[in-house]
Amino acid sequence: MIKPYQPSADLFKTLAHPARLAILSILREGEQCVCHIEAMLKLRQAYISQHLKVLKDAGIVSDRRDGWNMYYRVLRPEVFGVMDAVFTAAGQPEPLPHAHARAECPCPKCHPDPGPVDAGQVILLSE
Amino acid sequence: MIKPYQPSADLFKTLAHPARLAILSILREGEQCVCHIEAMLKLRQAYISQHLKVLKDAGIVSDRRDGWNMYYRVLRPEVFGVMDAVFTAAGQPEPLPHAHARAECPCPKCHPDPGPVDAGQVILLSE
DNA sequence: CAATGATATTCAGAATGTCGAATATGATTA
DNA sequence: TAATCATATTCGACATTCTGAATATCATTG
Repeated sequence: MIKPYQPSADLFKTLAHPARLAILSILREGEQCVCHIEAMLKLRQAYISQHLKVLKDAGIVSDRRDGWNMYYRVLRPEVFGVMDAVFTAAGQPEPLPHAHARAECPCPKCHPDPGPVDAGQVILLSE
Repeated sequence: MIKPYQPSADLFKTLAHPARLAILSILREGEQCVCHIEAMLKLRQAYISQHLKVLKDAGIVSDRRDGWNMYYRVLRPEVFGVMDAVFTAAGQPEPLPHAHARAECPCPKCHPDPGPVDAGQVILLSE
């Protein structure tokens, strides 16, 4: 019988897009706003929003508004297990290093340009 | 960037069909002929053949002819890791028990009807 | 309430996937 | 080589997905 495999196949289908994998990979480090994802992936905002909707409809992520921004987070961390397994199977052992933490994020919206940073300068991040 | 995720997304896409998951689940127990899969899943032969082609084109399975029959086997056992992860994530912990070994397989082609089996009867299987 | 910033939705054409029906292929046996 | 068995391929209708363009929504600020 085939029907019992439907839920798993549906989950695979949701994950079967490079943009969605990249988004989840970013969300792996915690809640992020859309503009952050936009800056990281250099994809159009509407495009990202569409993929976020797919992930949300699948129950994989949830959103939360804070002022102007919508913050997305992963609801089902088990998907990371699936992703790790596929990275291994596809011969891509490491999920790809994301060159950043919030501090190094080049997102022009998340970090309104503070000008060039001097060597030795101490930056205090609000947490 | 998104491109590095393409291979993983492609693998997900290949796995994103209940029939293909069911087929792989059967092949997990070792090489099997098409007629066996046909009998187990009660799906049309041409339909199964189409899905086997998808799996073969993806490099997940390989085929081998032996007389009349084509035997399929899994080339990349890592896919089972991916499947197990998705079963867990989809809340389907066990891959579904397959009611069989070759001995109990109801496949009418693999096991040309030997008639009813008496209690206590010893069946010798060629290996 | 008007303007603005962040994000979401709708629309449409192209591309791709699904799956049944019919038919083809290729090995084997008579 | 003709018949048969197991399996593969092709065709076609239909559904779904992808993705860019345009536009809408919604909270915030002035």
